[in-house]
Amino acid sequence: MNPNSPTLSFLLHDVARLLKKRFEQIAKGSGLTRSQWQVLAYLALNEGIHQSGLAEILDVEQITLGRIVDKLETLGLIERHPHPSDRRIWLLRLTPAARPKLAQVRKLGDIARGEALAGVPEADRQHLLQTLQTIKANLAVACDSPIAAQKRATHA
Amino acid sequence: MNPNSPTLSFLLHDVARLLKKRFEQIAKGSGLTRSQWQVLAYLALNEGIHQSGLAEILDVEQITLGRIVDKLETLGLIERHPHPSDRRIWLLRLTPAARPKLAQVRKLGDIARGEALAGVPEADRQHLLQTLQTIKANLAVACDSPIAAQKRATHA
DNA sequence: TCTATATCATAAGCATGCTTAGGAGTTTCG
DNA sequence: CGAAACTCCTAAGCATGCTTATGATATAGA
Repeated sequence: MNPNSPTLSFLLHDVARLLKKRFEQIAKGSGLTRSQWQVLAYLALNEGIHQSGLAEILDVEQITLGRIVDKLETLGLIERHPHPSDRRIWLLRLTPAARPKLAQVRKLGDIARGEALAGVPEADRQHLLQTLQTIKANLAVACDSPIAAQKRATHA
Repeated sequence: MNPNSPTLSFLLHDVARLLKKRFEQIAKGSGLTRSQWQVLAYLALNEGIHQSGLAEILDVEQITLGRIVDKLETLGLIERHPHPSDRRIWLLRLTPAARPKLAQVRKLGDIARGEALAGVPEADRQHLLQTLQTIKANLAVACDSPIAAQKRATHA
């Protein structure tokens, strides 16, 4: 019905994809991808966490995180330590090499974000952030729920 | 510097990913993924176009589109016709089966979008759409440009 | 003409996402 | 104690994205 309706999902997805593409063009020399950066950034805020916990924070599946951790481990940026009493668990820590790498990549991210947001006033950025947070919260709930009734579509 | 800065890229990406995940949970029975839906939808607006042209409209690489077209062709939703005078080119058309499928999937997309946007007022939705369009346009230009100087990051 | 360049499509290889499945280890409860 | 249920991690397979490279045509220019 709404002429804007069908395009929002496509638009959102396109923006995310292009932002990733641009970041990786810029950060190519760093050897880190956007996802690896995200894992590193969140781990820096939660050192010593185990994989399940970090996957929960990132809202991704364990296996998805596991593979990125594999990669970061071979890159020498993350270490897996055994849990003292639970042998199922790996505790994750940044290596010393990770901090400067993270700082470097953050700067490159700033560049990409600067390009993307050119001409978007500060107020709009705040607004965007807020709306996206609401949507993310909605989706986090929805993804753990059974499929909603058609009703949703009619009055949304 | 800005506390909101580093999270926007992550947030955007998370929202896109969760929206895709939720759509595919809902549309599982349809046999179409989000990307296949998008290709079908844009082809419906541009029947008879060739792959390069459609890839340009979608802002994706030719090879990316090519693989999705392969899939949609085996699903019986798209046909490739040879160009009358240029043997390099395939012209793309929807099959008769594609129209009803598209209508069905659009409804499922409405449901997912309804869930995602619950509690977001109409004005905010419009605003979101506008801001994202600006960002997408910025990124489309940026992705075709050489890496910008660091300056960008400082005054963005 | 005929050679250089450009365009269209595809191939190969990598990184993320997912779903589904399963192995190993813990915990709970009869 | 011992079996059932749960948790943590990993495996396998699929779908998209990308970069880089190649083969087949078409076109432009010397």
